[in-house]
Amino acid sequence: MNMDRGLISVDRWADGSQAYFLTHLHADHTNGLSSSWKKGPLFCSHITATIFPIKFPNFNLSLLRVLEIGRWHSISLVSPLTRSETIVNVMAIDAHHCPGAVMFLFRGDFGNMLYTGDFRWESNSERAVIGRSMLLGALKNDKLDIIYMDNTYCHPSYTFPSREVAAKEVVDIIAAHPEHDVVIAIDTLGKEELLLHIAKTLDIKIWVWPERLQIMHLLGLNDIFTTRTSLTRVRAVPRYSLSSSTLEELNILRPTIGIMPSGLPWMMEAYKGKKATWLPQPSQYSGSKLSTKDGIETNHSELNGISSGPKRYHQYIYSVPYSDHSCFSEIKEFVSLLQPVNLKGIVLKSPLYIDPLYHFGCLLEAVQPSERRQKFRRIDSESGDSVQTSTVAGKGNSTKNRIRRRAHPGCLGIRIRRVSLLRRSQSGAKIVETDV
DNA sequence: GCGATCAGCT
DNA sequence: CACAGCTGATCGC
Repeated sequence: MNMDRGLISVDRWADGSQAYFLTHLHADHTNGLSSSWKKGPLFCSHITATIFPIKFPNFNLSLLRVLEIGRWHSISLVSPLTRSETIVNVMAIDAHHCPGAVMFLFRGDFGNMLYTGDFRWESNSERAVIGRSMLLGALKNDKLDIIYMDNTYCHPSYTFPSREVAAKEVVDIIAAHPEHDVVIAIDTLGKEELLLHIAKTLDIKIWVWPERLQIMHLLGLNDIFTTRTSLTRVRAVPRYSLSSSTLEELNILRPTIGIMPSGLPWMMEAYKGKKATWLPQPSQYSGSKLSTKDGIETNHSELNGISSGPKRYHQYIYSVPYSDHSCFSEIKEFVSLLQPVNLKGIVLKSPLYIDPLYHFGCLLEAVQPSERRQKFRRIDSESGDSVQTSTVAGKGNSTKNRIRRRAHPGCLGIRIRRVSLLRRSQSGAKIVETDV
């Protein structure tokens, strides 16, 4: 521990680093950050800096450093090893996740490192094309030593269409219920483009709660959203407030449907078995043909995917596969494009969690394992478990270890069973130099 | 009273 | 189980 003095932290807010980086303002990336936090300079995108005071009132804004997207920035730090000045170069790149979300590409004595944060890689969207050329242009012919990657849906069973296609499905559902009120579940940040598409296509305003309207205004969205319910039949509501019971109560007053836009299906309550009356039923929308980026017509509802087309899980609730995270094929495309020397997931807990190396090890740059750079180590909080070894005292089991060691065969399409692993301690990374 | 952590819920 | 939260309880300072 005392040998390792920190250089930089990404989405981690503990002591010991000289520069801190925030990918985006979702709560699972700001654990440990607070209004009184002042451990060092905090680098983020312009949009994140704009919204920041809403999330952390009274924060000392002089700590914020805005990184222009697509431009290299030089940061002078002190090398923990030589105690002399060392330069870290960083570029922020649009992550297409939620407003302000960026990836960070780092360049330093430690090599080239990409920390994606949460991201969606829709290769056919214009923004993704820009991001792709930005990444490749920044790397030139250099190799990427490591990617810390959003592995939320890093399993072949996660298939869903582009957000553009999913947004059309939402519009279809609303248009098919012309006499209904509609409530759409959203979080404090994200899915704005879905709401804009609905508003534009159906020529209606959308109600949001007052705090959310403030965020919309900070994002420059001033005309579409309202806090007056009388102006529209479509309301965006906090996700935790949309449930079977709230929909049943709303339907006493007016006919109302709920829409859950998510890469995961809306079936939490079904799992809990509270009520048996809402077995998943194919709706009139579930058989729609969806076009993949390969141009192949795929009926998503027939794939074994957990999330395919829209589904009605409840008398009043539709689940639509609108996701701000990449699906499995997009993650695969991303890794194939960049072919890093090493690859680690940043989400440690998920029902289908598997080390990304299991699926993508064969896509990495061919380097002998002994040559793999050991400069990067991810230190996972006080529990002391690192992603590399993933040994957790008292929690280890042979299944986990066997699967983890057999990283490469996954590329052959071998199915492995579900493994629940670590608790999600956090999802950030701390970079230390540990050269011998 | 404040921050951190956790349980429970959606 | 979960996407990304919210609320409330508890503990230490």
